[in-house]
Amino acid sequence: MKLSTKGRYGTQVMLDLALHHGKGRILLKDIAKRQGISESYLEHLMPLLKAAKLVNSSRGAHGGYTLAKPPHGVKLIDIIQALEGTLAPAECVTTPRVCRRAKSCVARDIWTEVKDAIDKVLESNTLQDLVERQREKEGQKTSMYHI
Amino acid sequence: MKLSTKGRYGTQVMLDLALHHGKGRILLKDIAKRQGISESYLEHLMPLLKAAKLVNSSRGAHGGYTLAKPPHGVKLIDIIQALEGTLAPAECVTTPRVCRRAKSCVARDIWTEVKDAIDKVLESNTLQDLVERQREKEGQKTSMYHI
DNA sequence: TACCAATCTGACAAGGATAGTAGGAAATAA
DNA sequence: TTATTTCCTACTATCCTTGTCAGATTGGTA
Repeated sequence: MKLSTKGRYGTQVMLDLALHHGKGRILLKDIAKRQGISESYLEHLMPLLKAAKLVNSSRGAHGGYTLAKPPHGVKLIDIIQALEGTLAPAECVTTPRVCRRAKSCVARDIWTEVKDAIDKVLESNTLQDLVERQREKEGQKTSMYHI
Repeated sequence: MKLSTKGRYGTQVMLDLALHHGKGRILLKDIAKRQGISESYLEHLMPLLKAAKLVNSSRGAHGGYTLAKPPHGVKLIDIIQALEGTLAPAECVTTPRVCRRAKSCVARDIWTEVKDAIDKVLESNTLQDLVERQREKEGQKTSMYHI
């Protein structure tokens, strides 16, 4: 039960944009380089993030991407939802009609609890939280070099 | 991010065995019929459950399967672990070496939180809990007919 | 205008995973 | 010995993932 690269790469992209928030338009080329991901593959994810109104884009010279909202306004679940759809461990959770027995199925109740637990984590973390964690880690790293 | 049929079918099989616990050996054929799953496909899952010591089997006439432990002794995570392996949303959570940046990656911290949240749900539910939920639902159903 | 830089779009393909089916071997009870 | 049942191996069809590639479109600049 893994996320696809869409969800993972997309999160990296959004985090990269958050780290550069307020510094103007960011080139996908640069994000791809920093994150070590194929640019031409990322090109397929960006329209999804744009459709979800998570990023703004502009074409042409001096074009690039920016966050559509400040980092504290973007929950991780928004990103995952845009790229992977709903994160339920079984389809019957969100689409009961796929299984005739859905209503009376106790396994489905468990899969629903699992989905809720996942959602709770992704609801309660924003890009701002990630940015702060990252800066904290970087702070620890440099202070180590200062010993 | 879905469970495969292994995890889902396997849970149904284990629940079926739990519902018939104490009634002797259960035929896979009957489980398959009750749960509406191909028997020949289920045959592939059973060795995994056996290897994890969750079921006992005996071949030949009057053979069949039984739970290896009472229903309250089997956590759902045991079943899922046997059939799907660890439920982490990204491989780097359990195998950091797959990504050079794992140690400093804040996304990985989130994926770890997600994994822990999933585990917590599956740790805290046993087959006995499922059996009770099921009987409760069935009770409601029959009492409705009695109105 | 002409040109360049960047996003956007669609077609295509390799590879792997999933979800089975089929056939028979091995074990066990009657 | 026969019927029953689990067990094991091989095979296949289909779908999804993860890209690559080529070009269209848009916008800024000289």
